[in-house]
Amino acid sequence: MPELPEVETTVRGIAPYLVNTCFDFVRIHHAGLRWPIPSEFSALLTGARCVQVERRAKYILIHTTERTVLAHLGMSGSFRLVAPGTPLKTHDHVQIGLGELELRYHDPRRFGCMLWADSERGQTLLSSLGPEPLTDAFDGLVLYRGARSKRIAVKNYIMTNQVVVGVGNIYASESLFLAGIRPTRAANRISLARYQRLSETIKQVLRQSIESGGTTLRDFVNGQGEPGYFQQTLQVYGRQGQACRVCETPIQSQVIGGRNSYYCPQCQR
DNA sequence: ATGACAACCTGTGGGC
DNA sequence: TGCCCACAGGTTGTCA
Repeated sequence: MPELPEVETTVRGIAPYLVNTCFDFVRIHHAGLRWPIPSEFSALLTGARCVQVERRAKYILIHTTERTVLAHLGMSGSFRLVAPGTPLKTHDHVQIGLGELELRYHDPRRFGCMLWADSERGQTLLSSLGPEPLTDAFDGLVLYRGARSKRIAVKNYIMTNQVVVGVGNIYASESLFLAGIRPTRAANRISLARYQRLSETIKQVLRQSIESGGTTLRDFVNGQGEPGYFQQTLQVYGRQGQACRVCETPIQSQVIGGRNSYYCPQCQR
């Protein structure tokens, strides 16, 4: 489900309702996620006041007066704000009381996680992350320099979190299309100039998607349960066999690194 | 160090 | 309708 724009949309959606609000109760219904939710989670967060909510890569950091929570949405996770008394749904793992509202963490596939940010696991996860794509710390030179010894396909390269965070399967295909680079091209066979272009299209695609409220595939919803609208703007993702929006050549799909990838064989070299 | 790939799960959609 | 299979937005860990 979520790539960086969806996580950002979620953070923006829930932050105004969390910050400066106390957690009246914290209930764990299913601790089983990628790693178990810590057993003392409920006890330590109950009564805490939320201080700040922020995103780092695809992680959501919920800072409170007691501890900081590190959450990830995996492939199918979501946070929803609902009215108290709303019936629980299957796969609602966590319920947090916010007075007039309730925050619920829902994750059918359980690839997500909720951990203490300062735990050993949490620190390991955060410390291995590359630069944020929407900051000046990320540019074409970062991509070019990091690629010198990498023979992997450029699509896999830009999806590597140590290189740059937040470029998932959809936006990898989209940004490579806009940069005119074939996703199978070896990472170390791309010029600095082309990487500069690619870093720009990555920023462009992520920014535009955030502005549109994220991409809706199947069931993505933001904190208010609303879908995103970026899907209407997708150039290649999921469009195999359909005409390229630029040159009308049929879009091709190919599995690269185990993930389906989409490109225009005419526009991308 | 690099890279390929299995693994973790459930839900959904397509084909028959 | 119903069944079975393929596949899905992510990331880690293992092995060659």
